[in-house]
Amino acid sequence: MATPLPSIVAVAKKAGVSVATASRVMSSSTYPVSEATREKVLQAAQELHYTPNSLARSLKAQHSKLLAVLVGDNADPYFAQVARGVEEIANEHGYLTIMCNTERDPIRERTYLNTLQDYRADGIIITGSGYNHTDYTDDLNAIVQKIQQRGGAVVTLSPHVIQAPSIQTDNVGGAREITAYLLSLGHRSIAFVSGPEDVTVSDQRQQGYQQAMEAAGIAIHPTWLIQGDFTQSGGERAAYQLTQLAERPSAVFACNDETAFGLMNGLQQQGWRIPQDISLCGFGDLPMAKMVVPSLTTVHIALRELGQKGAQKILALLKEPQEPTEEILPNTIIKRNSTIPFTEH
Amino acid sequence: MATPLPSIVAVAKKAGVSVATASRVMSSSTYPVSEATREKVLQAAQELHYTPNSLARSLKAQHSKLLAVLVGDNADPYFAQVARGVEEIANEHGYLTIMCNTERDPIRERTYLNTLQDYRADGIIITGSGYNHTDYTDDLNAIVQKIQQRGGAVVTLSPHVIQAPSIQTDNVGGAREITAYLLSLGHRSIAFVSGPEDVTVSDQRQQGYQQAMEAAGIAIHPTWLIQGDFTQSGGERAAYQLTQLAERPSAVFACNDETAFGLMNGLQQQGWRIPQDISLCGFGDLPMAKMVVPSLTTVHIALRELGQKGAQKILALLKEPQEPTEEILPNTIIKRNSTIPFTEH
DNA sequence: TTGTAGGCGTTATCAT
DNA sequence: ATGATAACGCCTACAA
Repeated sequence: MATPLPSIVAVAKKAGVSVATASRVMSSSTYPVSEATREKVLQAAQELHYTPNSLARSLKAQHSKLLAVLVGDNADPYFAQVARGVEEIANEHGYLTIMCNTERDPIRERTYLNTLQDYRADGIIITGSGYNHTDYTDDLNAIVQKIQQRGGAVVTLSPHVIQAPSIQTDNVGGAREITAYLLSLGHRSIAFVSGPEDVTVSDQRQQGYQQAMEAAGIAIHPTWLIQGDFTQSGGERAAYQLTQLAERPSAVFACNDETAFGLMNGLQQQGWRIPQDISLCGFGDLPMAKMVVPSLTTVHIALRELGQKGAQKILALLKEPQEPTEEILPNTIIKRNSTIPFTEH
Repeated sequence: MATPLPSIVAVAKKAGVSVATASRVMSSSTYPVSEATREKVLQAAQELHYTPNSLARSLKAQHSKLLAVLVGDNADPYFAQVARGVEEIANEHGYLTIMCNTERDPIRERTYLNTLQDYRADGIIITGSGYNHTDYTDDLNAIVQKIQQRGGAVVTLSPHVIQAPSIQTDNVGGAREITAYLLSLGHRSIAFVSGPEDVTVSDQRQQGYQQAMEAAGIAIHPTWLIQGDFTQSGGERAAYQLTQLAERPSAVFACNDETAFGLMNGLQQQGWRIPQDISLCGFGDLPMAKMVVPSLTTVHIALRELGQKGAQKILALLKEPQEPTEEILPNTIIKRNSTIPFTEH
């Protein structure tokens, strides 16, 4: 049933040459081979439907041409875009892309990292930020170090306990700017809905929010800080909390778009009109952001580009290892219809 | 700089045993090894931070534990969900998932299939339907055959020129049902916006639409058939065409949700109200479908489950090859607010 | 229970 | 220009 593929030995035999010669023409090495023999080998390979075995090649060459991307969930539009960018560059350069869903679980991250090490993946891109602190910090860094030692490259695309070269969007800056935008519209009571506790990106965006508020000389009322979890249902729960407040804020800043969508749904179901009753903005600018009604004011992140840059960084690292660097990419505020100037009512 | 990882030889040496013994304990084979030596080996492996080389293991074992999923675009929510299901099952069973974006281009499909063959991928799941006919049909089937011959498994999750076991959602039936639903609401002039020309899923859904119309004894006016391309912007162009018609249909059925979203945008921008001026429905039930305003009536496909079933099928095929089968999964109509009963006006 | 040796498919080194 | 051979890291008959 399962008939094994012909090896280069078969090709050599059929062409009447040595395996060395056959290998030289098949691997398109620069080694000189006479035109006549080259033809013979090519011919034989053709007839045999020869397919080089990348596994064997990788074993010998000590690199796999395998590139992995660790994401929280590849079905989340945020990660999907990033992964797309990674695959694009990987494919252009003859690398295969392995997709790993970690669900932000450090244990799953560790398991995948180990497996990837087993497969001798040349590069690993980690996104889907981790927590500020976890019991697995040392574990994770140990395995990353081993990967780097054997010549593999690791890059993170979001703040993470893992110490590796990193490329990130400007979370603090973006949050600061969009908060400043709300302030410029006259809002002074601005709520913030965070992500899961201790998740680094959420914390960074909260910092930006706080910086802007502080700069405007506004004390943040404790009730303005609401916990979410990056999901729509988390946003809906936050909406409920908002509506229970004695004094309603005039604006809310959700730390990511999904949360904002949940807020939008939840608030509207409670009879609040957006933006008339409350202005709303998010962070990320998912494709959905311009489809919802009202369209969402948010911080645009060039997600696909982020993935591309990550992959390019890996490729560069593979060529010549360099000191860990951190690159911060700018982002831009997209003003849409979910925010309007503050009015008394 | 790049220091190679210790091999099993190093472990054996350190433990003072033969490589065979070391291998036996590391590969957790059933072969009997005394408890004492097992300990020694484990100890040595631990100290050396030994990591088995999956590449070498795969080469020897003649299977890679690599599973690939070919999609049109992993950032498309439709494919993203399917891929998620695949990765889930793959991971559970110790397989790694390779993500391949084909952009529905047969040439890219072919290239990826070849590369995957080179890597001796154990299983390949193809989704992102192909065209009804392409110059590459033979090419594609030839390589698929080779993959199967060497023991690899291939499964398609949408109609495709590639001949392989297949699991699909009921495109014809779903389209027939949702069209029947529109008819039951009293609509008689129903437009259909297709996907790209010659793409099989689109054709199947059009068939379902035609069947329902025929069963209702309604002749389809040529102007009701509008060409789209599965994208939002295609939907917007279709919207423009619709508004140019002398007699406006009272309902439109878009062959996928993305197209429906585009129609929604486009029509609303032309001042048409949905569903008052025209009822609208889609196919797929993407997460966005319930977020847009009005929420979209559509055919729900269990996308993630489709991916899971595809992966499970691969696993089954790997255990024991069987004759190509075609499994059709049912889907259900989700009635939301983008459709209302027909009224004169 | 343990060890020896050959082979999985390539490529690179060293001869010829 | 071509060929023989070792080696990449692992597993598994086959022996002991």
